[in-house]
Amino acid sequence: MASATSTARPLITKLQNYGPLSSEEEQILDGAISSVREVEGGSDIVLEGTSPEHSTLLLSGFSARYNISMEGTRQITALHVPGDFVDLHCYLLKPMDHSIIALTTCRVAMVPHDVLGHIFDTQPGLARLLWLQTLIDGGAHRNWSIGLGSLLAHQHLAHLICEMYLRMEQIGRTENGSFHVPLTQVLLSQCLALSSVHTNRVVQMLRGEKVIRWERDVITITDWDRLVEIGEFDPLYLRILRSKVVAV
Amino acid sequence: MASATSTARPLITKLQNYGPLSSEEEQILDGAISSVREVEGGSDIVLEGTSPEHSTLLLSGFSARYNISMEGTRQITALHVPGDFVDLHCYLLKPMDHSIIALTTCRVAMVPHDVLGHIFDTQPGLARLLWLQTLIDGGAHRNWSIGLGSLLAHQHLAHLICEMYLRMEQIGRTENGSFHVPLTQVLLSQCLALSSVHTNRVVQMLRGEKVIRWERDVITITDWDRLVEIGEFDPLYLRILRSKVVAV
DNA sequence: CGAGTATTTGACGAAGCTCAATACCTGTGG
DNA sequence: CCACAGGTATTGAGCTTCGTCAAATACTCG
Repeated sequence: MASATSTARPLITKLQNYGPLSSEEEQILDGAISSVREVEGGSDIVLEGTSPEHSTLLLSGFSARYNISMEGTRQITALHVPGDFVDLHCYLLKPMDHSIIALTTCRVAMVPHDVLGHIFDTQPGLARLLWLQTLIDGGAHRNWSIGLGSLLAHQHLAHLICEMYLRMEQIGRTENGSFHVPLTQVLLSQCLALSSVHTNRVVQMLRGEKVIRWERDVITITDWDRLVEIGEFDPLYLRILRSKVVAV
Repeated sequence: MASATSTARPLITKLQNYGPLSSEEEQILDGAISSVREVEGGSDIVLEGTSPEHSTLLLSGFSARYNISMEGTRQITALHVPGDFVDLHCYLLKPMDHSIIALTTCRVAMVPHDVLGHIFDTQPGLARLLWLQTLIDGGAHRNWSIGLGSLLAHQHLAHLICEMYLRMEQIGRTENGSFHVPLTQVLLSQCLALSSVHTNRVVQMLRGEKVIRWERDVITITDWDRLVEIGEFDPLYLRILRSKVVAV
């Protein structure tokens, strides 16, 4: 099957979690990609203030949404894994009110907005699935606020690790409770809105409690139940339908 | 014109900010409402964990999205003003991962999900405008995270007041820099993720700086420029196209 | 090996929380 | 009309979490 090796495969696989796709729909998604480019880690995929004429699908690598405050500090508001349509919202929402940075080398696919418009007008099934993705993003954002607002630093870290684990599991990137994280402690501190010093201390706290191991860029969860408890983690907002770890 | 007094008027007015509506589209929106009910202040409009068969349009009054943490504290993640489609996302995102409470007595209109589905399949123009509303919500959520993460308490309060002022202005509910707020300091503290004691202190800080007055349930902004500066407020994320106060 | 980056540690300071008490405000019943 | 109850706002004092500054240690890659 040609579609098994299609460029849009990471997105198709993700969408199929939420509804069946006809092979015609798969072809349409695949045909929607105008080009693929590589972005090196550390550089921006989309810049605040710009009005792109295409949306960006993350094929491989990791990226983050962020804003820079007046004092120059960076607040990350979301992390993205392969299969995420990182700026689908900018189809209707221009100019961008935040930037997206590649955390590692990323392969990204561009989908022109006029093609999205055509899909939207003629393919209500696909349109619904795409809308759903942005709604799930919205839920993730609400949850991000909850973490920032009502969890202590070590709880928030535990929560974030739970979230990343499930999202990595969904795309088949976990192995025996461990997964690859592309985050330095500085970037992590920009997710959690902590100083990097305090971030280091809460990482060590979870290590000391023997809940996680974190070596190099690999996190291993050694006590899932306790991690969930510490982070007050409820996976509903991720809308992941199949998981080995959680019953949904 | 009958449509001038239609039930869906607050929504229609809002949508017209983002694109023209044909009179047929207006009629469709109006006809989408299956019933109108009144919810008394303090009670929930939608409850976490439920899977409503309709979405709720706020016709009058104020409401808030919130989650309750394990310790029982409430984190508010968004405020809603008349014209907001408070749970449009639950058309595709069930069950609800948060609740919505009426802050004051609210008149709300119910729009059945099967009607939304029909609109979505047959009215791409309307569908796009509705999608856009959920995308704007998403941007508001990102901004809420930024406020929680990277602003000091008094800055965050200033930011929230700026936001509410512009949203109230958009629906014609401001007068000489003042507007009605349905928030007690306890509720405000649940927006800002502060204790009510500290919330009181930052309210007094802004009063002391003569940037705002806040008497009973009326806020008067006496120094807009300084309030914007303190809150590091950039209104782009609200996607308000006309305002007397800000140039967009 | 050396330079640059990431992590770790300590000491001290600031922002915000908790507890507790007091004042205020509004509606209710006697 | 007054007393009272229940919520709301305000204030003070001591404490916790987290931030800042500064330095030291590890790790990575050429």
